[in-house]
Amino acid sequence: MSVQHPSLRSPITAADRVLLEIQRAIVQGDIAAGSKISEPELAKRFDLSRAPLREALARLERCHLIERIPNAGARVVKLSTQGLLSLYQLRETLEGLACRLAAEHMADSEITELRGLLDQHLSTQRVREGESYYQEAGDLDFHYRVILGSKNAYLINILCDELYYLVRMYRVQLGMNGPRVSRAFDEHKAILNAIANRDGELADLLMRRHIAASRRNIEKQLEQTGT
Amino acid sequence: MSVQHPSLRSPITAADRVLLEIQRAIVQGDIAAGSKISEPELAKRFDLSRAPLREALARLERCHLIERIPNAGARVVKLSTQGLLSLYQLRETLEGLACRLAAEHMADSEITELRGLLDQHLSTQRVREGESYYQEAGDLDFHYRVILGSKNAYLINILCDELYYLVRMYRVQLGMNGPRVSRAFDEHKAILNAIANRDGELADLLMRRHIAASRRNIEKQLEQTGT
DNA sequence: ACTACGCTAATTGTCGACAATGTTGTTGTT
DNA sequence: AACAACAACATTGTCGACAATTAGCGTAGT
Repeated sequence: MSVQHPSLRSPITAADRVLLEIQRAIVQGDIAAGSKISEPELAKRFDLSRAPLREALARLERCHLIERIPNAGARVVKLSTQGLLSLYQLRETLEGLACRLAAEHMADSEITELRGLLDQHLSTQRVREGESYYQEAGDLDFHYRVILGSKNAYLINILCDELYYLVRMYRVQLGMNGPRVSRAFDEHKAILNAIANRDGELADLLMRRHIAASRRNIEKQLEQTGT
Repeated sequence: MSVQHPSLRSPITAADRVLLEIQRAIVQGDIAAGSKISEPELAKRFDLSRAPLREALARLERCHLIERIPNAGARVVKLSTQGLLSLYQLRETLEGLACRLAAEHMADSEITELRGLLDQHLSTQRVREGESYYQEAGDLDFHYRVILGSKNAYLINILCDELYYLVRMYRVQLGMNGPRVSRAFDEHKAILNAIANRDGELADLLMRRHIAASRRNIEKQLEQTGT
């Protein structure tokens, strides 16, 4: 059982490359949510055969970006309040577990690196006040490392491979930027401290709160935009 | 977002059929754990082309029964104490969450049905004392229904599609029968009561304990057999 | 006018062959 | 004898075409 998961291996095959492209296109909304996916059309658009394309579609289904019906075709997922709620319910629990395990299993060197990453985020934040891209990338990077620190291959796979892009899709398409930036950094700091103190229970709690807060923030923004 | 997940749809395509066959073969150990998988060989064995076979392999990778390396091939997963620990860590948390959600979202009719199922298990147990097959099927069926009761599509997908067969593989190949049968039924009953009382917190706790006990039971059996 | 049926067209599933990559056995050198 | 480079082989990745199924549409019937 390898801890190194598929997303980290550089794209080797044509299927890998087209997967990354379509993934990005869906997350960014270039391929509209809910729209039907035509295999021949995409094959022509990316200039390859349907074989690697279908391989890519299978993986897109795996990370919940598309839904396939046998003999009927594939559609890009539709975002919904219900779906977002389900997703964040899961993240709360799973990343909480990841934190607890990280507190137990992360090497001291990894913790040191993570602290360095946070410091870097803080200085970046000061300079790039309000620019959401850095915040998002930084936030995801922090979560990413904690998850990897759990050393649980299945957990890593679920969070980093299967749910990661869906989370990004919700964030991007709902236009997450908001004033939650600085508070999120503080929360990250607190989580890291709990991990460094090897206090798994606290780390779990703090992470669950952190994600719950993030969820409420998105929900608020969602009702502002209109249901 | 459909709550009905892929495993429940009847096998339509050739890829679906061969998927079920290979799945069963791997879970049962007919295809040895850790052994290399040859696409041409399997294609010949099941008398179909490599295209649907590769589709099936992609799904087998999704439920962690095989591991693929680009341009190198696929291997059946190797069972390990570490892997079992990781798997049950995850199940503890996830099925705990499923229980909590089930206590919130299950319809009264579903709860009534589930109670009927448990009664049926009890009478079956009295008749078929010690036969592990019924116990396993019944246990999985109970868990299955609770998970479906959570009404969280992502959670259902992960537990029923992605981890389900791996759990079965560990159980089957480690020869789970043991004297835990009657106790498991009592625990199921307690969990159901908590759900019926809409006490999500207790249901969560009881399910986590139930799975932890199951894990310890397997671990014990594992060291008896020899590491 | 609306529904039911059948047909056409497009899409998905499957196939066999070719190209590219890994693997293995051999050979030559140090 | 051990190691490295090479070559032959096997396996995986990709392609284009065909078969099977479905969706859309027009027509006929009530």
